[in-house]
Amino acid sequence: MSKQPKVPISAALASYRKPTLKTIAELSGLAVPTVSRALKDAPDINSETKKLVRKVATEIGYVPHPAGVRLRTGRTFVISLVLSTSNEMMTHAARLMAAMVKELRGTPYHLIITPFFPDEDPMTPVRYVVETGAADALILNETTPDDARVKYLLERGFPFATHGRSRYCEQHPYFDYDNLSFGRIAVEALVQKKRRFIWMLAPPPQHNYALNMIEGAKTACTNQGLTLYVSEAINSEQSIEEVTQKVTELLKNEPQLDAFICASTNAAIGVTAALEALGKTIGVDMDIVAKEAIPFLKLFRPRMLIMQEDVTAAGTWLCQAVLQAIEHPERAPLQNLEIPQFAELEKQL
Amino acid sequence: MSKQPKVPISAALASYRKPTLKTIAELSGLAVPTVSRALKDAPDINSETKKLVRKVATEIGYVPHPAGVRLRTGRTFVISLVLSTSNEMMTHAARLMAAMVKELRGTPYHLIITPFFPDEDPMTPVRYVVETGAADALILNETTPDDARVKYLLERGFPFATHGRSRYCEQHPYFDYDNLSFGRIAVEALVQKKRRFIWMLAPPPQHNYALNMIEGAKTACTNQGLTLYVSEAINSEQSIEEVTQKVTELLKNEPQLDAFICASTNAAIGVTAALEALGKTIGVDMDIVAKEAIPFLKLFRPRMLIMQEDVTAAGTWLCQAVLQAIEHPERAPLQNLEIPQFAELEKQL
DNA sequence: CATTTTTCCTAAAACGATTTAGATTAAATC
DNA sequence: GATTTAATCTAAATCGTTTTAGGAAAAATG
Repeated sequence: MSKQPKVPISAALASYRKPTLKTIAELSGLAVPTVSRALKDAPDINSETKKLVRKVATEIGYVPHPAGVRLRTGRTFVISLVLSTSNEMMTHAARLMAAMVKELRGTPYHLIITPFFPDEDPMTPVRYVVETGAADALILNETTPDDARVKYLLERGFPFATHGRSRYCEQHPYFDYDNLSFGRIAVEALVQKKRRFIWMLAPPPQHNYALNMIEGAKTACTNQGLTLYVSEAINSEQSIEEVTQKVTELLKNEPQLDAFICASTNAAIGVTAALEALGKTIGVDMDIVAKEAIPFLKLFRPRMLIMQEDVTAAGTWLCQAVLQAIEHPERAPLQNLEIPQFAELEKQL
Repeated sequence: MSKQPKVPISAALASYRKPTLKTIAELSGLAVPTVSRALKDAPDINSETKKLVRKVATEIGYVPHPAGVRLRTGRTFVISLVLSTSNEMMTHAARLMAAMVKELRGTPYHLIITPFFPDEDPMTPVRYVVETGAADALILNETTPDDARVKYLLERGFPFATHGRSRYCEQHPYFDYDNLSFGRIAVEALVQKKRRFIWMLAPPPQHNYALNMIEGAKTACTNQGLTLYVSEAINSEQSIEEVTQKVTELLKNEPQLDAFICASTNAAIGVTAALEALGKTIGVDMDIVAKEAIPFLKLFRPRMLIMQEDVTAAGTWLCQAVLQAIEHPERAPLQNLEIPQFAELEKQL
C-alpha cells in the first residue's frame, strides 16, 4: 500500500550534489511544496506521502539550506552572545560560552559571538544584529543601569535576555547575582576578622552590578560605623599588572588599610602581588574577600575569602530563556532569576 | 552633469523597511542588476551611474542581505573555529578567539565557534560545515598526527588552517610551536637544577604536539643518562582536582621524583597543590617547568620555570591565513610558521 | 444523478542577490 | 551612408525555501 519512490535513490546519489527539496521531489515524484509541507507535518498532506517523503529525506541525508530558510522566513537559528573584547572575555565569558554551547547541543541553534570593542558604541553590534536579522535572539552581558541596548531591544520587540539587571529588567528575562548581598557579606566577613579599613576594587561604575556591590558594602560599613574606600581609578577590570602597581602606590599613602574586597580574579591576584611585595601575608596582616567565576583563587592563596559566581548556570539559564522567547513569545516571560551564591563565603566565616 | 536620484530619498525612508538592491533601483531609476554591478565596480557600468548608486546606497544605509548573497554565491563571510568543549576551552581557546575577533574587525567576516564534544566524532562538525557551506573557512585546533579532518579538507579543497601540525601539514597553512625544543629545554633546565627524576604531564598522546613534546624530553633525558617518566593516566588535560589527586598518589609510590614538566596551567596548579600538601616547596624540594597560554603561573608560584605560548599571535596569524586562502587561493600557500618562544625559559636558567 | 464538501496535491510568487545573455544606443570604421 | 564596435543598460533565470491560492479527484450529501 505504501507509496514508492519514483526514481531509485542510487541514481540520485551518483552525481553528488547537496540534496535539496527539489532532489526529494524528483525522487518521490511530488512537487517541491508538497515535500516542504510533508516534512513539516502539515495537515493537508496524506500520511502515506509524508512517510515516503521522510524516508527519502533521511535516506539521502537532506538538511534544509539555512540561506533558503533565512531568506524566506527571516529565521537564522543563531543566538548571538554580545561580548566586550576587554579582558573579561578571557575568563568568565569563556565559561558562559561553554555552558551555552552545551545547552544548544541537539537544538538547531548555533552560538555566535558578536564582539564589541571598548572604543566603540555598544549599540553598534546590537543594531547590526537587529537590522540585518543576523540572529534570532541576543544575549547581553554587563548591563548598565540605564542600558540603551535593552531599551532599544524592548522597543523593537526583539527576543533577548540579559546577564545582569537594568532599570528595564522587569520587562524581560535576565540572570543576575545578588551583588548587594555580596557587598554586605564581604564587609561582615572582614569585620568579623577585626578589619576596620576596607578598600573595594569594584567594577567600573557604569555597570549595574558595580553599583549594587558598592551599595551593599557601603551600607554594611555604615552599620558597623566604618567607611568604605572605593575609587574608580583602581577597578576590577584592570589588568593584574595595573592593579598591582596602583595598589602598591595606594598602600604607601594609606598604610592603615587592612582589607580588600576584589570583584574579579585579576583584581585579587593584583592585590596579592602588591601585598606580598611589601612583605604582608594574607590572613595575617591583611584579609582579602574576592569574587570570581572560575574556582581558582582558593588554590592561589587558600586564606583568601572567596565567593563563586556560577557562570555556568547563568549560561544555561540564559540560553533556555532566549529559546523560550523565540519559540513561545506568547508565554509569560520567564521568571526573573536571582541566585545568591554566598553559602561558601558564609561557611568560611 | 551628475545623474540625479529619480525619487527623493525621504520618500523611501518614510515607510521603513530594510533597504535592498530593489530600494536603490527604485530610487535611482535603474534596474536591480545594474545597481548590483555598480556597487561591485564592474567595468561595464558608467562611472556617473556608479557614483549615483554609491551615493544612494550610503545615504539609505544599504547593507547586502547575507542570506541573499549566500544563496546565490555560497559565500557566508563566516570563519569557523572548531573547538573541543573540554576544559581547554576555558583558557587558551578564549585567548585565541579574542585575537581572531580583533583580527577580523573591519573585515566583512564573522567568527563562529563550532564546538565538538569529547564523546562525538571530531569529523562531525567539520563535515557539517563543509557540506552545508556554513562557513567560508575552518580553523582546526589540536591536530592529531594523522588527522582525518585535515585529510578530508585537503581532499575537498576547502579553505582551512590548523593550530598544530600533522602528517599533511606541508600542504596547508598552520601555526605551531616548537614543542620538540620545549621538551628538550625543559629537561635541560631541570638537569641544571640538579634534578634527576623527571615526570612529565603531557597532553593525551593522540595530539600531535604531545608526541613532539615527549620526544624532545625523552631524547634530552637519554642524552643526560636519565629516564623520562610519563604516563597517559596523568595528563595535562585533566582538571586541577584530578591532577592533584593522581600526583599525590604518584608521589607515594615514587618518592624519588624531584621534578615535573607540566604542559598546561591546570596541570601545574594541580601538581603544586599536591606537592604543597605534602609539605614540599617548589624550587627547594622540587622543580616544575610549565607551559601555558595565559601569563599567570609566574604570579601563582614565582619559582616555577615558565614557558609562554603566544596564543594571541597564533589567533592573528591563523585568521590572516584563512582570509588569504579564501580570497587568494591561487597565491602560493602562506609560509608555514613556527615560532619557538623559549627565550624566557632560557633566560631563567 | 447532480451538487457540495473534503482530501490532497500543484502552480506561482516571493525572499535578496548575482550572473548570463541580450538589447539599445552612441561612437567608430570603412 | 552602411556596418561594425564599444559602451551601457535591462530581462530573465537562478540559488532553496515557504506561502498563498487554486485545482482535480474522490467522497459525502441531497
